[in-house]
Amino acid sequence: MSGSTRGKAPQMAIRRLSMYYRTLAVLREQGVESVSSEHLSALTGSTAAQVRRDLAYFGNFGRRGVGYEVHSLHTHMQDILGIGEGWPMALVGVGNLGSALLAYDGFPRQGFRIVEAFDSDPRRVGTVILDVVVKPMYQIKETIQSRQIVMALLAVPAKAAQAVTEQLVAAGVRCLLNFAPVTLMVPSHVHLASVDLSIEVEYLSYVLRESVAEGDASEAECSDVSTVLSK
Amino acid sequence: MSGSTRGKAPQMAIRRLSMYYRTLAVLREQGVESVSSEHLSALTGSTAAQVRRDLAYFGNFGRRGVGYEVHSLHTHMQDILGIGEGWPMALVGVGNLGSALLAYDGFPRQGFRIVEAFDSDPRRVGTVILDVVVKPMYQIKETIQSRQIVMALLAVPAKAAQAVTEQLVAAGVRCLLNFAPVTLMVPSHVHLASVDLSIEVEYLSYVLRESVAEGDASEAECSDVSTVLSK
DNA sequence: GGGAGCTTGTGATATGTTTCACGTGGCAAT
DNA sequence: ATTGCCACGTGAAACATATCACAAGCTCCC
Repeated sequence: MSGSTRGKAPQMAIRRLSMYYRTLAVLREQGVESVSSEHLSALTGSTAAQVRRDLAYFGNFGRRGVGYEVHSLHTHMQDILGIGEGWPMALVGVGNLGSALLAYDGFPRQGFRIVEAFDSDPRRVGTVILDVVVKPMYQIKETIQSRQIVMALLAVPAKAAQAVTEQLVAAGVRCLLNFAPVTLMVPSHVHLASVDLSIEVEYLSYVLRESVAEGDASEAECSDVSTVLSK
Repeated sequence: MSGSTRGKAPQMAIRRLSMYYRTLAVLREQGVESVSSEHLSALTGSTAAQVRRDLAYFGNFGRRGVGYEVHSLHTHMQDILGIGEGWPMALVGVGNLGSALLAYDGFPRQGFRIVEAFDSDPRRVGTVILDVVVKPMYQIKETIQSRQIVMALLAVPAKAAQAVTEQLVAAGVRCLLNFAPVTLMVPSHVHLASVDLSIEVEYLSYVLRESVAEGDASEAECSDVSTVLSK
């Protein structure tokens, strides 16, 4: 019962934890047993100080003068992020993107699994994709409640997104990952994250335009790290 | 030459601009001619003050006492974000996700178009998806240079991502949107954004776990807006 | 056991972003 | 004109986040 829980971690810190977690998995596979904040920062495009601060939000996982024990830290991150709880997920919208999500191997590898899929198109209902049977929309509530699903992925057209969201919320879903390019309204007890491809592309378009406008004298081949998460 | 360019806009402000831009498109279609910061904030899950501040980074687009003229503001946002330049994009990796990106209608609707696609799998090379012929990897440099492509989407497996990135950078690409769950190293003159599904899901997993752990006394049905962009 | 060398954890500091609050300009109606 | 109201733009305050710098703790070796 050490007195940790120092203040709340910034949202961005949580996202960086995911990167640390993934990097630790790689190190573990490579047989690396110990890692320093310096080393971990180099691998994730962060800074050593930031790594230490991020980890310190949740506890004292390292040993001074030594570093962090890879296996132990990996396990701690897993606990913190709630990975391994094996949250079952539902997918709504089995179009191009939805199908890609069903096939995405990153989810099962991290302990998340899409166990139910729904679509409004009668031609898709009944088809089976990687062991998942596509069900009609009207079965959402019953299925989600009986299987106690709390997370859902939303891959429907923008126009349908809000209506489907309300169905999912009514069915008891607590977390939503939205891929439709719209602003969703959800009750405050429902958590929402959005992946918006247009926003990402437009952001790049902006910085491109800006960098072209400003003096474009950079030719140095300096290898540097930059991610949407860093800085 | 009005004296705007007040300081630099935060990265998040740019991303919110995309949301304003999209919302304005909807308002324009609906025939709405004027919009207030209050109204726009309600539609995008922001606050009125934030909308005003975000817009003020780039100029004085509104009229006091009145609000913003929808059509004019929409056009300004388009210019700021560099939409309409018709940046041609290249896609590398035509698997499940890559195919979904090719079919994603949000890109052409915003003026971005995938004009070239590459894959290392001989079985996919030569296939045609929505008018785009899948080319082999060794043609990346030649094709990108001759077509002067500056933006690329990376939808390859994590293991191949860094190597492909280096090919793209060598070919002259200036912007990269990465979908592989890895930290990429790029020269500092190359702009990088990442869409990482694992991070998003793990973030939700974290907040879910946290909200379950803490007093879960929220039952109020208050409709509230929350997005990854707000707050 | 004690000193050298390393790396964490964390106050203090600096930087960046959001929110507040109000002056300014604009419209409409009397 | 004048009055009343409205909504933007923005300095200043509040807040959040990242960085710095160093004391504390660990290991090794003599």
